[in-house]
Amino acid sequence: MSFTDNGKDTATRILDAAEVLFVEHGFEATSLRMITQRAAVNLAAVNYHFGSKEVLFQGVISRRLAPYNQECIEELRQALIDAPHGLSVDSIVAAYLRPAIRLAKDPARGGIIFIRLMSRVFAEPHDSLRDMLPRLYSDVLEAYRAALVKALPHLGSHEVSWRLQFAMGTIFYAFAGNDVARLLSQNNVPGARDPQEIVKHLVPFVVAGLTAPNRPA
Amino acid sequence: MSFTDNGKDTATRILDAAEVLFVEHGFEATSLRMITQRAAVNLAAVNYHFGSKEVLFQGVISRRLAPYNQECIEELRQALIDAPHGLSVDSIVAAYLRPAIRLAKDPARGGIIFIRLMSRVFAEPHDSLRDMLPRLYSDVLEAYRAALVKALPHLGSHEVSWRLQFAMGTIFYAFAGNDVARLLSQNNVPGARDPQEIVKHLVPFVVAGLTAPNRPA
DNA sequence: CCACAAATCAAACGATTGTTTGAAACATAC
DNA sequence: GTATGTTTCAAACAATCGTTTGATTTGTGG
Repeated sequence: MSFTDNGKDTATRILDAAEVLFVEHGFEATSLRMITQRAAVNLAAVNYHFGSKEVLFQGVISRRLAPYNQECIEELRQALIDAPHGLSVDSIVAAYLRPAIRLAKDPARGGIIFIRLMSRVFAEPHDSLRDMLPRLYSDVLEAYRAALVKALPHLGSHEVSWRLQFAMGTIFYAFAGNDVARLLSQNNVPGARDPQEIVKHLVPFVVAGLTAPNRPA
Repeated sequence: MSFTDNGKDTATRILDAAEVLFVEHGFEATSLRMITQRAAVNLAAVNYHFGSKEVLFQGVISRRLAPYNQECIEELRQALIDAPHGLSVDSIVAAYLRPAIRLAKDPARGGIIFIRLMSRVFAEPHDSLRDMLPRLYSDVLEAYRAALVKALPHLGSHEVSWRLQFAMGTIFYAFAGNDVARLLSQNNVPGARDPQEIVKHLVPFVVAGLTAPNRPA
């Protein structure tokens, strides 16, 4: 466990390299040789420290996701303290996105790269994560769902679930960085990759969607 | 070109099998041997008929996408004939989703499987499609963007682009079938996989997002 | 029937994959 | 210094990948 080369040990260097490459090429298209080369470690180090490529992938996710989800729950808890009689939809969405902005600005915790990875994993959960993700995510989803049910009492429980699903999709997709906008011939939207800029336009959209009338004409 | 085994020739059988497998496992994780086995054709048939795995992938996409996009444009054109003075946001969203519902109900054109593939390709465009997708999609996006700009005159052009991007993301994500809802411990939402049911809840959400006030408090 | 092109087939190609091996290098404790 | 356990390393492992080959079968037109 001595810090030889860099300031980081071998396992961490592997995690860092894998994080970037997984988000760039996906799980299958990223080889262990690409990872170990970028991390400047021996090829066998992956299987020595993690056991397999799949476990490495789970390690990349869980290293960041568990603390991040905890932060999301804490953010909502704090907001509820200040407003014990229930939060507005606006406050709920803002609370959910605040940790994302903080994380995006903090390269030490993965920054925008991990957010992109998270979005992609969520949009296309790999087999090796199908059992892990629900366990990691269910607490956060349930907390925010409960807050939304309180904020939208005129909607049925099922309808809130529908809209929460849509809202999550919108948010993940917006952060995934795949740029539907780039397909538009005209107008390169300025700041399309800046998380803070994304959130500025995203919040009104999501809030309006969540608070839409129950059955429009 | 004689129809030997089934009612379909070899190239079509390969396309059908690849379509299902690509949606199920992704591009990299789907081997040619899986495809040819499912299609009940010889392994070499893929390279004989298509040239390479990448070209096959492009073939799977373009076979369905080009006619579908044409249908989306035609749907908007028809709606504009009935309302030459401009469409409501509601009508625009409905027009865009109508071809998707028709396609989802038509297994002969790929049905829900192809819609899922389309959503995933859009969320995570493979390298071999990065040049193809913009060309196939730009016409549709530009047509609907123009309609939205007319329907939302109080918004700037950039803001419309932002919201169109969010709306596309919401729609694709909703159809991708990855079920954020399944992560929720409570309440299995009924009909979560039925396209018609999805659209019923999706339209109000997207319309509200698109028509949100410019700068909420 | 024959000639010619199209399509199918089993088999093998070289390359790359994740993983394992066993020795060498390192660290720590006595 | 010696012993012990941990980590690194070059090399090889079997398996699978996409692709190619060359012979064989099939279909078509004269």
